[in-house]
Amino acid sequence: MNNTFLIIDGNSLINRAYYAVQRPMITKEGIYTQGIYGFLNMLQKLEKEYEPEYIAVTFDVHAPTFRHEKYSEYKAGRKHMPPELLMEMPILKDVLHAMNIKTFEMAGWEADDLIGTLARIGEEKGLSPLIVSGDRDQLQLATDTTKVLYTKSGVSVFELYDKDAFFKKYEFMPLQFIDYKGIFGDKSDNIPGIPGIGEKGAKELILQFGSVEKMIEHADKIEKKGLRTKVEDNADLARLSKELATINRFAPVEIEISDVRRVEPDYDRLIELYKKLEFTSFLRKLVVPEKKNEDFVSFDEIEINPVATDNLEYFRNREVFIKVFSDMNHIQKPEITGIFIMDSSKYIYIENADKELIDELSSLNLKLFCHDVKNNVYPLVYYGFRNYEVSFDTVLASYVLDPSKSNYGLNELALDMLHRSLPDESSFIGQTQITMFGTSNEKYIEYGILTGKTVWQLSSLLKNDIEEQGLHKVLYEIELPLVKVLASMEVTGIRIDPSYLDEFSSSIASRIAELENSIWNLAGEKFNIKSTQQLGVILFEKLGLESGKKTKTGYSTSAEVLEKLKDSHEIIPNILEYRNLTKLQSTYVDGMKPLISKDSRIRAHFNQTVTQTGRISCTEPNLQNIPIRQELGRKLRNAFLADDGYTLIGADYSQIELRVLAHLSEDESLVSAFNNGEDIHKLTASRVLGIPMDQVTSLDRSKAKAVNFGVIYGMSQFGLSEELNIPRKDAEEYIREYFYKHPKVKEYMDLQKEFAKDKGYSLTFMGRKRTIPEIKSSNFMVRSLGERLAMNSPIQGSAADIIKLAMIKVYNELEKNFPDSKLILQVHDELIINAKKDDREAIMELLRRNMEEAVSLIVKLEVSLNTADNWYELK
DNA sequence: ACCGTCACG
DNA sequence: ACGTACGTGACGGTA
Repeated sequence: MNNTFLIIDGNSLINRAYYAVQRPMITKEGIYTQGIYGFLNMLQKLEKEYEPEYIAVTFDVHAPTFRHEKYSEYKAGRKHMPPELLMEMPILKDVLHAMNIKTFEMAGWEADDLIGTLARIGEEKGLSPLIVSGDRDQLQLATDTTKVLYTKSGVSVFELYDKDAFFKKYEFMPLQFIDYKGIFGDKSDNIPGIPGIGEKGAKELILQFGSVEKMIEHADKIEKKGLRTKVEDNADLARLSKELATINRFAPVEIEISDVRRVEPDYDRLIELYKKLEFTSFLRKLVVPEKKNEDFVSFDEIEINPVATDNLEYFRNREVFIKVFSDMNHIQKPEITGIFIMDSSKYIYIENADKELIDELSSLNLKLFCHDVKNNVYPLVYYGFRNYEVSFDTVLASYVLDPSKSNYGLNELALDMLHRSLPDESSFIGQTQITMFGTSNEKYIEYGILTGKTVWQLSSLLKNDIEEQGLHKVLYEIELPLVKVLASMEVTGIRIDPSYLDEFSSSIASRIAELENSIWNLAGEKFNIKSTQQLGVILFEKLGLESGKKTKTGYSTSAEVLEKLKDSHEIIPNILEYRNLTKLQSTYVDGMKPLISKDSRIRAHFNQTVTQTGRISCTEPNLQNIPIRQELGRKLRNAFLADDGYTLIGADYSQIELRVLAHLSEDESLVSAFNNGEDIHKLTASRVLGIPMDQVTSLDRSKAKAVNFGVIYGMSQFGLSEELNIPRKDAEEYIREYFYKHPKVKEYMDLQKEFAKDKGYSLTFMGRKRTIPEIKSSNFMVRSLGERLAMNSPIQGSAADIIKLAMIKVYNELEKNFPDSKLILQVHDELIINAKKDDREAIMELLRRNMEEAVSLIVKLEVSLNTADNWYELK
């Protein structure tokens, strides 16, 4: 039987914890958490190490009250906490209470006294008290049964003292520690002691007399004269000091042993607190026993009792959970280990997924749901899987519910919604993968069933949330049908000419070397040009150029700054060109080459759960930022080819975001401009600058273009003045004029801000949400950002909705009528198709129709089309 | 892991 | 008075 009674000095431990955690921890809501975090870490270590059966935590009452009021002046200096930490105290107590750990605090009594009293009571009840504190005072409490764990420094260095250990170190008894302090004092505790007597002298006196009282009584026996007079002169001070140092073991604490017995936490409350405090690591460790959680329907109670089947036909037309075990490789051919399929009563595990089997799967007309359908079906689609529907996806549901999350893992979701932890896939399966008879399927099946049931449960909760939050259309009309489109785009990939990349690379390599040398020559020394730090020193210290903007870490060397210095030193244009070329080299040549498959194709990832606004993002490589604005970089597009017998067709929306703005704001002048096919930037120039249409210069037009961008981004005078390099007042004038001429736009923007401020989120016209906590911030900068987000997100997001709807339509019609021609890229407002040459005209018509008619707005949508054999020529 | 920079819409 | 335009991803350098 382990009788350990852990008594924690709460104030002391949280203080230690607070200073041990190096960087400040603060939640989204602005709650400081580092003290609590460190405290809980220590608590967990202690629980693991000592497995205490009883736990109590003591605290000082915050309003300073002392056991002896008249001595309070001596104690006034201690226990100061920074306000951030002070604010953590009540939360820590909440957490402890959620853990069902009893805390003790009492006005008029210090934590020391409570600890002493608890230890005494513990001993009397036959327990083995273990006091944890960073305060040496507590060492006096060590006895034969009571031990003191002194946290020496930080959160991990402990010293354990019982009576013997104490004696070994100090050569006197723990209780004599108070006599020692009576003489030596304790500066950190404002206990004076006897002035002029140090550690050695105090120890000597204790060893000679045993106590302060006896020392005073027999002061004449002190041999050293100096020491004797000090004792004689300060007898009262010594008595007082001893009293101050003495821990009272008889505070009026009433406890029953059952109060402090370790019991299970209040899981709901604890989970709620951990979430609020953003303690994901603790949340992860917290595994709720199934029966304890009322919200949680135990797996065993669910009406699925999956039975294996060897008959694939059983699943025809059914809605099934699918889990594909594969390496998810986009560069080499994906390898499929196995496919797990399950409905509410039966499952099948397919080990040898050959071509024939994939064809059979295709014929079944399955309606799939799982956690991340796209990644699961990718390998199947790669080997020819077709003809399926996506009925639900827990990742996508979570994303539309809250696009701000960075992680949509099944485990995170299960923890968050079911308060349940899942085993990690690789460790679950990895251990027993190989048996003496070969590969075992059991673990895959077991894991399939486990994740299937989890997804099943999550789905029902998520579906509720989706309906409640008005996200039905976004999920079921956009994101779910889009999965097939993206999976197909990823599998199809785009053909690359690697030799073109090589030629491009060698064509700029010598120039890079030349520039490097010339920069070093002009600088007068070799240095790393790519280091902004070193470059800053060279330019602004050694060469004495005028530093413009600064960054957090030093001088800014951005192109914007360098551009202004272009004429002041020959080195600058060299650096700009060097930057330009090395960017192309490292990102677009060196970065791209390892991502090319053996069949000369690149298969990027089109991510559906990354952006806050609803856009798609693209990685490995990012094909959405291939250079186009400068000629040299644009040449890289020559490496992207149509297949033999095919042609690329590019279809891009013209001014989609401004058209969306026109639709949403219903501003008459914008609407009529678009519906009459006018040049919107030119028109804006004319209206804002007050120039007749036929006198608008190209400079005027480009200014107006910046104003139009500004409107979409949530216009600020500063942003516009920076963009146009004009004084802020001029920018302000443009903005005022714009809103004066477009009152409905002004009205719309104000409404968006109000809405977001009121509801905490913004909406696209399909009902897609983006939460905007920034808009309620008390910080001006953050709040302003929030306002710009409130104005921009509905526009960017609605445009994203539209092109996604168009993609679905285009995909479906292509699949039906031109199955060999494929959608291969999306770049926010444009689609690129690898189209069979013979079907070029028909597909162009298909694209225009589906894109322009993707949705019905009060303004026309216009699409421009181009075709070419490579991406460069597609202009 | 974070910053600065720069490529795209 | 605050000190920035909106949304992404990849790279190299730095701590």
